[in-house]
Amino acid sequence: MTKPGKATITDIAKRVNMTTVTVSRALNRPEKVKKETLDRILEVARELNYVPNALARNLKSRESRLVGLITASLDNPFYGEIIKAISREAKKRGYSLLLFDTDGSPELEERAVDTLLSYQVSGLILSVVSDDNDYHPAYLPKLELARIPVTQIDRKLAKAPFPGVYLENTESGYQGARTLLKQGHRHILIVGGPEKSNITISRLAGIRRALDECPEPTKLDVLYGDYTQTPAREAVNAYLASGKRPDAIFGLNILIMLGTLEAIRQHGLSREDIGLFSIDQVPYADIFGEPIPCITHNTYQLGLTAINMLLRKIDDPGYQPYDEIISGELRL
Amino acid sequence: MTKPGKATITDIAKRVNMTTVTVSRALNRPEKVKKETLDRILEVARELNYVPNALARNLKSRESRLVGLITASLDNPFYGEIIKAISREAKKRGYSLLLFDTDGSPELEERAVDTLLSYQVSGLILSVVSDDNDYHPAYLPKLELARIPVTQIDRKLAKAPFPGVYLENTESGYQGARTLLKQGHRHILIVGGPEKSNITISRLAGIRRALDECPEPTKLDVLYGDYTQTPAREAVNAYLASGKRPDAIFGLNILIMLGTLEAIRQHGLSREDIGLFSIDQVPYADIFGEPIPCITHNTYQLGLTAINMLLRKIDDPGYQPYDEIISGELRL
DNA sequence: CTGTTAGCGCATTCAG
DNA sequence: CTGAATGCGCTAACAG
Repeated sequence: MTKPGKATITDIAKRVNMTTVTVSRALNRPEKVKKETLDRILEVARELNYVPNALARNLKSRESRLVGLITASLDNPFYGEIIKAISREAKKRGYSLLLFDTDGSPELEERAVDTLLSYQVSGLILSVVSDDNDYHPAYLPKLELARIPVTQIDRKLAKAPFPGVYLENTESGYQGARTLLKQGHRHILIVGGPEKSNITISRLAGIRRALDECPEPTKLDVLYGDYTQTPAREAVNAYLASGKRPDAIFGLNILIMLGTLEAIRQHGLSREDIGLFSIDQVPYADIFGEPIPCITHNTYQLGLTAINMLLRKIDDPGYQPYDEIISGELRL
Repeated sequence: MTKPGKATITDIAKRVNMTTVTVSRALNRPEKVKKETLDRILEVARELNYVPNALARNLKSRESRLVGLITASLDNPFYGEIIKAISREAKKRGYSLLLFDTDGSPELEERAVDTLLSYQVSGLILSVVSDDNDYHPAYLPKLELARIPVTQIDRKLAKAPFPGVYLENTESGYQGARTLLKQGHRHILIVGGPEKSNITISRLAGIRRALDECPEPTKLDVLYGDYTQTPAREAVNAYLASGKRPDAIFGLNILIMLGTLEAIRQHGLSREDIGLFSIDQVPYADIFGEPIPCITHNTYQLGLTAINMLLRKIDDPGYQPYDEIISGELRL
């Protein structure tokens, strides 16, 4: 009955003995078409299982109703709510989501940007593989020239002109360290991300400030990693294997804290032996009756802020967004 | 320097005094263009920050290099690895991912299908909001007529002609129940999904078979829900509040088990008081030293199988995929 | 209310 | 090796 390929407005036009223009009108501005014609066209459209071709429409209108999302790892629990928020809000506003997981690879990140640009995305949310000061992705000039709205998330590119939504890192470090000090811990092990990551640097700065304020002598050890679980576990394992025993361990993100917990277990240490603190809440810890003191962030809000910033800038190119900071909340 | 809009092959053509045809060739079949011309074109292309317009290209070629993914909830941990696998493999094969979260809403699911069709996706991976026998989405005929490859995941549509990758549900139920019986539990509470969900029905069938095989008298209670955490928690809470005390609780998926754990805690019950079993592994349980016996599935493999099935069918329309079953593994 | 013309950016004939 | 012509599906002007 139906043609092999998909039906186009041309097919409909033929069937109703009209031109494509009228069909197009009927579909987009129903009020500008005579009722009978309209009905007839809609009827045939449904008969033919007509689905508008977004590619053609977008080619013409020069906007794709597509939003790109680039993230360094889809399965990082930190991003769960963020993606959910972005997806929901984008959909609500008529945008679809083109998703890229760079797996932490700068090459894939570059390819993702290229691909997104080629699809003429209306805007792009970017959480970059690295926030080191010396990470200068080659695609940056290209992205700027593309003149499409870009919103960064969590990790801030050293010198990119794009606004973003970030966490309150220094303060979180400060609060975390204070909490541990207040609990009486004096020898603290920090397990962080890359040494040159600005997030890690900021959090450490906050931590150091808290220690400086402490009247008693304190000791700080720092382990660097890459914000993922396995390296964190291995680093802590090695540290503990060397016989060192801090009073407390402060993991700078969820995955790091998970790796840390693994290491602690492997060394037969219990939660009573060692204080813990993490930035962002380890999922389900409460459910297992092992709540870990932490700074939580409303990540859904973060995602929402980012997508709203982006969509607003898409709607109004004159809008000049500024960075937004999501502040954390101490959770003991 | 550069024009406001993005550069097109026409811009490049003008700059090098050639036609778009040659430019297009240079970009796609470099070997069919004189070396000098080629170099010149590539040089100008880079100067102009040229990015091919995928919309135009795809409109012409009638294929989008886009794969759609529809899932009922992005933040369900069960889907984490699945999405990762799909994303990775798709990217590797030159496809990009258009992602939709239906939030459990049939309406959003229908809209997602429409949108995906309009973007001329090359194929579509579908995890439907409901696998009840009487869920017959209105979009089904449309989707069939679209003649694009579709692969289902986890939840199987009652009568849709699309192949899929599913879990071994009856067997998992059987193994789970046997495990609990072997541990001496005789009064078992099942917390499942919707009463009419085929997955729940199959798992229950396996469970009942195990109980039937038990020589001693057993008791089975069943609570239905919707595969998410809150309803599960509330159902179990109400159940426990009524004073009933099963020997063990068998949660039919991760979120259900999490809700169950919450309820147990709220009632001051400990892990010693009650046996537990879940289908799919509750994330991080081991890390918290509270491993929960379960049937695990290699969900990465599931995702990989699904995307490979899809891509193969895209490449070879003659290929007739059959359903694949991912079997579980008992983990005590 | 409906049609004509034209073009979005690209790539595929078919000639030269 | 390069170009002229054509059309993918859709829609904005501008008629009529």
